[in-house]
Amino acid sequence: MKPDSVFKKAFNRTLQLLDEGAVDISATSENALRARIGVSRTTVRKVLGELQARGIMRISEDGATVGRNILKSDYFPDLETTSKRQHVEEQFMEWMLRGDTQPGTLINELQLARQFGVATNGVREFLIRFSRFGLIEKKQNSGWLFKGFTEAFALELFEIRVMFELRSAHLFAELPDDSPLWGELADLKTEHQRLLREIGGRFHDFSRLDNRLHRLINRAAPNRFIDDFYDVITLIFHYHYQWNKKDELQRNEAAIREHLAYIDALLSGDTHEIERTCLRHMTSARTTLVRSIQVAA
Amino acid sequence: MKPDSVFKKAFNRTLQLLDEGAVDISATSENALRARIGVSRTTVRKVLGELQARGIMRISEDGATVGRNILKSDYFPDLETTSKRQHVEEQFMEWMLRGDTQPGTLINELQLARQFGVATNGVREFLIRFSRFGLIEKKQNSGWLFKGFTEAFALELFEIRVMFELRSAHLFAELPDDSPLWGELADLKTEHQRLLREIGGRFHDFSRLDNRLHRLINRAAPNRFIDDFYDVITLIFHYHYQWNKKDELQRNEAAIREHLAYIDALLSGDTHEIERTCLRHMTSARTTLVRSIQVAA
DNA sequence: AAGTTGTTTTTTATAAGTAATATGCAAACG
DNA sequence: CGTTTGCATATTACTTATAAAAAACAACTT
Repeated sequence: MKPDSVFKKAFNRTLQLLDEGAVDISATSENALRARIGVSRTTVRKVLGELQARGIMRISEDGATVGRNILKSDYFPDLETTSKRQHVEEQFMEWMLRGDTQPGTLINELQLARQFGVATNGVREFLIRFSRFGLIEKKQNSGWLFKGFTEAFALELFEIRVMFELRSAHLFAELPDDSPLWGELADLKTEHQRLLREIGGRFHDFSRLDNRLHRLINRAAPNRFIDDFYDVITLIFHYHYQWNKKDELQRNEAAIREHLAYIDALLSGDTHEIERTCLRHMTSARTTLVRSIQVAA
Repeated sequence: MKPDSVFKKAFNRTLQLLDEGAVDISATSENALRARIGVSRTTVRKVLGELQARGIMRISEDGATVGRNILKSDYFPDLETTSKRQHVEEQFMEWMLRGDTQPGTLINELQLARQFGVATNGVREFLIRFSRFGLIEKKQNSGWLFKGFTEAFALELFEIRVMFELRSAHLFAELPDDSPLWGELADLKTEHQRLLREIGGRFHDFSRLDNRLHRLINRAAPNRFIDDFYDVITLIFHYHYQWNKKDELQRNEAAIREHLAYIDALLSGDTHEIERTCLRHMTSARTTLVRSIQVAA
């Protein structure tokens, strides 16, 4: 059976839009709402049906009207609005990075499936998807080998990352003056500066900015393999930093400054300076990752 | 139900070993045979059981003896000795590269499953595995988009390949004199020279040599992401060249000469020359791939 | 005509089930 | 005692089944 997490998420999103006054229930067609939420009309209709059933929306001859105010309890819990796939990912990452799973451990699909409360199929699909991250390896007609979230992994990851980043940075510098990416880079600079000023309160926002900067640089000359590789980085950082809170404020503040130097170098077009600032940022990012692995071990 | 392709392959392999006289049935333990074939003892026992049932092997008080000669008809057909997974891969590659599947085509799991004679799950697992090749892309809660085996794909592939190859070649040149890889490189040179002399008869053997050379070079400084990327190259070339026979002899001969120049450069340690010969080989490989894509289109 | 809604058909995301294979344990053998 | 075999159990590689969601079709509005 397929879960109805898509519906529940769409339902919550619709409630939110209604609550914010962003959509007018009497003047919004199914199709418009569909486009807004990014879901099929079938699901939109199910949402509208539920809204009526709960009395939040009422249909009369003149069309739809608001039935009653939206309560907090109308929202489905977050857990029910995400797919099994997402749950498997989160639980696996937790099992791998936070549990004391040792390098060399054999991964058992059946056992993980029971542990995570899903069918073996879901675990298997996840592992196949996850295998490209270089942390696990399939054994023929047997399970998977966990190679370990080790220093070697971090070093290999960064060797590639540095190659790709330098390549993209150089290509970025060669963009024509009228490229819209320059404007985006300038905007990012401003956002970095603002975050630096407000660093105390919202230093968590850094990782989103980090992602945006590096993806912007990659966009100078798109290459699907580089993009895919960046997905690896994103996932690793997402989970790893989520659980590594040590010195987070200082680390992020330092990284923002490195970013700003890097951005300035890009804006200046000075090839040497670009390389220098890029490498400095890469090196410190690598050090941070390696150090946190060592601490965990 | 799980297919018994592992058993059938093991059975065929055992017949072959017996026929070659490589194993002595009366003096080989289950465990020794297991290690030899690379399969579990459970399967080995099934094989031995089948050998007895067919009268190929006989068990008496003194132990096992040969019952009768092995016939060609004793072997299981090849098709039954490979997993469904392998079949799906082959059929999908054929569908993608040989059929006139257009870029932008939406891939339908159900339809492919019916076409290939497997359950949808098998197709899905294959597609997940295949997605890292950069040719397809998942659409949320919908099918997969075939992005096309296009010139853009080939160029992006080769941009990365060149980066990785140059990196590995330089590191290879820096290997200490006593590294065993130097000997392997010298052996490969000899094999290239022999193949060049016998090129008329066995030019198909080139692709295996190609693979060995590049993987050897990567071994100078292993990086799992580079290895994984080389899997992409291997698969693409395997299928693409399997069906692109035009000028195959000339192409392979030229490539062998390029390899020899590249190997000599590596042996000489001349950094400039390494770069030059490496780039020349990469460029011509890229040209070949791009041209064959254009022909197909 | 173009957009809107109602209905039917197709496809996906997941679960459950099953024979083949791998793994683990114990008895028997040398 | 270390190796071989017999047997029981666990795990994998699949197939089949099903509700949710998407897509396609058709009728109905402006």
